[in-house]
Amino acid sequence: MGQPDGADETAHARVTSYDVARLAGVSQSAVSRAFRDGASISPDMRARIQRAARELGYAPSNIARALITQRSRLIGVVATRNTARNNPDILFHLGHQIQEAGNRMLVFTLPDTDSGEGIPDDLFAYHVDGVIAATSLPDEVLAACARRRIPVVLFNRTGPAASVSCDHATGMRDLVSHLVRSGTRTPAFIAGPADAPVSVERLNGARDAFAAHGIALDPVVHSDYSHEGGRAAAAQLLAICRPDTIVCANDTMALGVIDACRHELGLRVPEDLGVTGFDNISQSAWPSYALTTVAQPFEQLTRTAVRMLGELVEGEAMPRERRLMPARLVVRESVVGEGHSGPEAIPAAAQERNPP
Amino acid sequence: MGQPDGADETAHARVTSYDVARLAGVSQSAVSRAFRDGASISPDMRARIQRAARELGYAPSNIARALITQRSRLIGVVATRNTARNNPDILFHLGHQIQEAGNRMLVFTLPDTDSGEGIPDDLFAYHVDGVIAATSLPDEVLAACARRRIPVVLFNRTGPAASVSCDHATGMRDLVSHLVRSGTRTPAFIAGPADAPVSVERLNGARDAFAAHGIALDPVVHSDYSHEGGRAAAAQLLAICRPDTIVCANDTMALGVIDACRHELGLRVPEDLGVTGFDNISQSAWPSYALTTVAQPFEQLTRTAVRMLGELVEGEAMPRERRLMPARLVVRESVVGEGHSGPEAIPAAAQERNPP
DNA sequence: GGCGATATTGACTGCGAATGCAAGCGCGGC
DNA sequence: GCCGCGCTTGCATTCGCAGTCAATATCGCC
Repeated sequence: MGQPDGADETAHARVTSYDVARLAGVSQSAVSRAFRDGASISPDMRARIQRAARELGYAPSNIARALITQRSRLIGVVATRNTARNNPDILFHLGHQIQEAGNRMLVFTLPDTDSGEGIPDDLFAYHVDGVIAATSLPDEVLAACARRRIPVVLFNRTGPAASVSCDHATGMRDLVSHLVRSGTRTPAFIAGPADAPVSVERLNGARDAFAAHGIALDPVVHSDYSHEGGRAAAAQLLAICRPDTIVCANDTMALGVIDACRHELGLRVPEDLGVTGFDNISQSAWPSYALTTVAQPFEQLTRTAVRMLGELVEGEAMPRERRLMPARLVVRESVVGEGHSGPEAIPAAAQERNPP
Repeated sequence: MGQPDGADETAHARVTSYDVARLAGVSQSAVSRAFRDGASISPDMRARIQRAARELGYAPSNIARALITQRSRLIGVVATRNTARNNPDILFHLGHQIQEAGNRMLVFTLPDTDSGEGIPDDLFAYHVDGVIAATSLPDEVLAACARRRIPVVLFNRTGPAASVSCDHATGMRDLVSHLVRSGTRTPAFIAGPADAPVSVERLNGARDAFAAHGIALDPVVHSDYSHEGGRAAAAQLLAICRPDTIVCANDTMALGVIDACRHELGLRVPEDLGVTGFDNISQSAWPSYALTTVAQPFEQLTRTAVRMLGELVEGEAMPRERRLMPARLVVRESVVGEGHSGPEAIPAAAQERNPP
């Protein structure tokens, strides 16, 4: 321990490659090469340098490295609060998988109202190698990224950039098929915010799927993706009509609907009213709800997004590729089963593999 | 691509301060000063430069800036999956407040099993100005940060570093007082993982508080903070004894306990058995559960952590300051009320300000 | 034993911005 | 009218590392 060295240098600001070089008796270039895979360096020199580096606690600076290589190994992830709330796993999975690829996740959180205009400057300031957008980015922002050659992958939305999405429409179709087989004839819909692309896809998917069966989806009310929003929408909706099933644009609202029915409106679910969601959040599996829903393959989605972005950074992928990942119907007990009624419906496993 | 080079330079890799300087007819230093508050520069020169910068879409590089100023404006946040799952708002709030202070959040996600040994090198590689640890970091990691003069704020745990925590023990004491007043005499406890500091604090807090009333907390079983874990622990526990109240170390397990009671064990909550949680997650307020719990002031906690870290970075705060923020009892209907019984217990507002 | 080929190594420059220093400028006071 | 002061501005240097180029060491082969 201690630096007997020249004067009293105990508080050296930062250990640099020069420090390691001096200790190991080699040049700075050698130290640099010792930390770069595939660099031209002999095994024993590398070993010697790494021993010295360990002694000093040296780690190469990604900042300096970024400056010279033009690769920061930083991935910008843009998300709103809703992203974090609606499925906390998304951020975790993204972070984890970005790390596995040897990069780091730089999070840009937007208030739900902010459109993200101010984002790009910050993105550029940190030289992010790529961006994953889990919220809608204005086209100008995407254009600015394109101009800077910063690849962008949109997550669960489309736009003038590559994207990875869950196939909400097909998922909705599977769900609707199940509902129609189970007897649904007068469905209503509780959508998310009118400007949320995911909600729009799910709504259109449901409307089209019901239409294919000659059934109208009506009424459609908009809410805000929250439990309280679902509760309020249910109260509003059930005050004016009596659908046999309420299809919700996400699970959280569906759970709110169920709570409203049971605790405020005196309706039984599923006997008096079927309720479905979308997302398969963990709460939906809880026995108090047993929500029939559609699962997004989050891990697969995030993994694909990260991989695709990596390929774009390396210049290996098409810049506008659109990937759709299949959703999966999860049948539980919040709608009456086919030809059955009540909670003892067909077990989930028997349903999940049905062709549409 | 092809580099027509020479003439056609539309695709300049990156806009630098030199480009702006050339366009504005000034020196690079001037450009630098135009983007630094308080720098010595005349108003009209700054205006001219900013006009040129806007024209070119220039933003100063934080990477280069970090190299010379030794300030990256990056805050490392270390979290596990549990952090993300148990309260998704933590990450969002942290990110948001870090941004408000003009910094960015660099997320280090650990698998729940990883102890974080590999973290420090990455932390140093990115020159983070400070670290917020929402998971337990090994002492060697903290020591390594201290050696590098990287301030660390521990979130909801203590250790050889500054910390911001919720006062779990006092919160538990308030909860226990409420329980005892409500008639609890034979409480049991479902703890989190035995090595989770937060769980230990809550367990000890509960045990001490009951002991002060001459009541033994027994049995105590350990689980994993999950809904399923709570369900299983309840089944296990109720197979061997019949407590009048089950106190859980977090809300998620408490909700699992309630579901187990109602859907598997044929017990009514709160009539046959009281159940309490800790955290006040959003689901606890849902009418299906109406969980009596203790709220952590998350926004306040994260705000304090970010502020304290900022002060440490600026050298203004004490390096080992420990801040405790008060928890707040939230009385709902998962335990029978004082002198009452059943769901029509005393409204929450009447309870929340009682002295212990 | 000599030659070229190959593998290592070191000196040096530059990534993009910040900043100490000195020069330039305008202005007031004598 | 000249000197000096304060405000701006430009020059040159620096942060830590990667990669280019040239120099040297090592080796195989004839």
